[in-house]
Amino acid sequence: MLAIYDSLSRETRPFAPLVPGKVSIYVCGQTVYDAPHLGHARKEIGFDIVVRWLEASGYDVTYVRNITDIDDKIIERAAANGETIGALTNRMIARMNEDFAALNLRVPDHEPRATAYVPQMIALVEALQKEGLAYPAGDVFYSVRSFPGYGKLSGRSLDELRAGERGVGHDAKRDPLDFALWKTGKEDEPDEARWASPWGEGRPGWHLECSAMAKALLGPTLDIHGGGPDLKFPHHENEIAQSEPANHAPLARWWMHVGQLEMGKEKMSKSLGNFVTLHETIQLHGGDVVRFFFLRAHYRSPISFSEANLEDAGNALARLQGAMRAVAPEDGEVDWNEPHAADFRRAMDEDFNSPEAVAVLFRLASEVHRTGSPALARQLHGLAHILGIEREAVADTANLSRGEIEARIAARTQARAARNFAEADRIRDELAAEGIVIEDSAGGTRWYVA
RNA sequence: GGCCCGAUGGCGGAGUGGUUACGCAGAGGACUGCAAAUCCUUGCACGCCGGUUCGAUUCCGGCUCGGGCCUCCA
Repeated sequence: MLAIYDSLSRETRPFAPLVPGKVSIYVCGQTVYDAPHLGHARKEIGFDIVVRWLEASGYDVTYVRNITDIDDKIIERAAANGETIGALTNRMIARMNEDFAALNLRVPDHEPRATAYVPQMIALVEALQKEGLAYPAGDVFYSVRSFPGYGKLSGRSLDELRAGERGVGHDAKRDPLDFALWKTGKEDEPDEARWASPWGEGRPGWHLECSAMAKALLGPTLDIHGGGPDLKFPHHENEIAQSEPANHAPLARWWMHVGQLEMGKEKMSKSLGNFVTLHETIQLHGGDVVRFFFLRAHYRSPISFSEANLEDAGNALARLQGAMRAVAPEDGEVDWNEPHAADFRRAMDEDFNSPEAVAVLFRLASEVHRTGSPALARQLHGLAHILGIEREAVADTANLSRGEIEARIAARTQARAARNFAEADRIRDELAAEGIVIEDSAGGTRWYVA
């Protein structure tokens, strides 16, 4: 029985979707003004595992991850680069897709772009005006004092939030915590950044986008709403403030937030400038290692990034994938009655305890090596597949066919039998140059593509 | 200042009121022409002080230290 921690109620509750058998999940995605960094990968892999496990558990999942393609930073960056907003955002989306594919992320069912949902956003502001929660004052603002539930997600009262406030008010706001629902365009901004609205030409506020897209694609109440740890306040708090009074329904049954990624002892973030791009880390260590690096820790725990930790993860993953090499089943049918699989399920059902699930995989790998059991190898492969760390299908190398490789190995075996080790090693080196690794064992010589 | 979270062996990282997490790295051994892989053995732990308990790393209180949020940020 799956139980999920809800960061609004701060408790782990047995999971039950609104519609039996179907799960709707909305995760806040990228603002595409720059390439993803490792913190984004942390969040993506966290929710990737959520979706994969829900699907493995038999749920029909609709996974939505938005793309914010209009925003102050995008406008600034495009202007600085001397390119159009569309050119910048398309370029960044392409880079994001490339990196995410390397991480073996499940592709969302919908990836709405904010710019495609402006009419819905305008309608939402109008609804909030009717509820007395929005007021125009140059921009259109949300009146936080008018919504009694404000602060419930972050667990703070308005006064507590105000206590630490650091100046820089906006004169027109009724309360310093009021936030923009609709931003009136400035004269020097391009047409690409302006839409007609009852309040004049302009663009939607960031928080508004998610509220509108989530409702348009998944309805007023989501089973799961997820995002990065730093979105809890104010972004998700504001989403609640917008959606719940407008829809007269709770926005999400479960709120999920991943733990943060740290550089040394600090949070990795754009604003601190201490981020590492996802792309360079994938280049250096491989997408599967990056994925495994995150799976070794629980999704809600903070994780420290370091090259040493990545290398460590790479060594560990090599052991698992080595065990999967023994048998290469086409697809991993898992026998859930088998004890390892049952342990795996128990771990994942406890709020997606991937470290525990990975430990099960290691125990299984040892069994596979000890016993050589094809059935256990299949289990290992099948369970690893759920976590997205299965070994990739081994293709023949470009230069040598399978037959040629095996012929050379046979020649080497003969040379070894004749104790002509110079020749045997020459053949081994020759194959290694083609990326083929040879392992001798009691049962004969095995090879694989590195 | 307010709100919140964490503190586990060399490193990463689960978990539990009383039995091995798991992995990496290290040490010893087996196998091997060598290499690689694998197997076996092995050392290393629960921040500090109190309390509850027959017994606490695991529950309660205090403390110290670290981190996050309160401002755009996954």
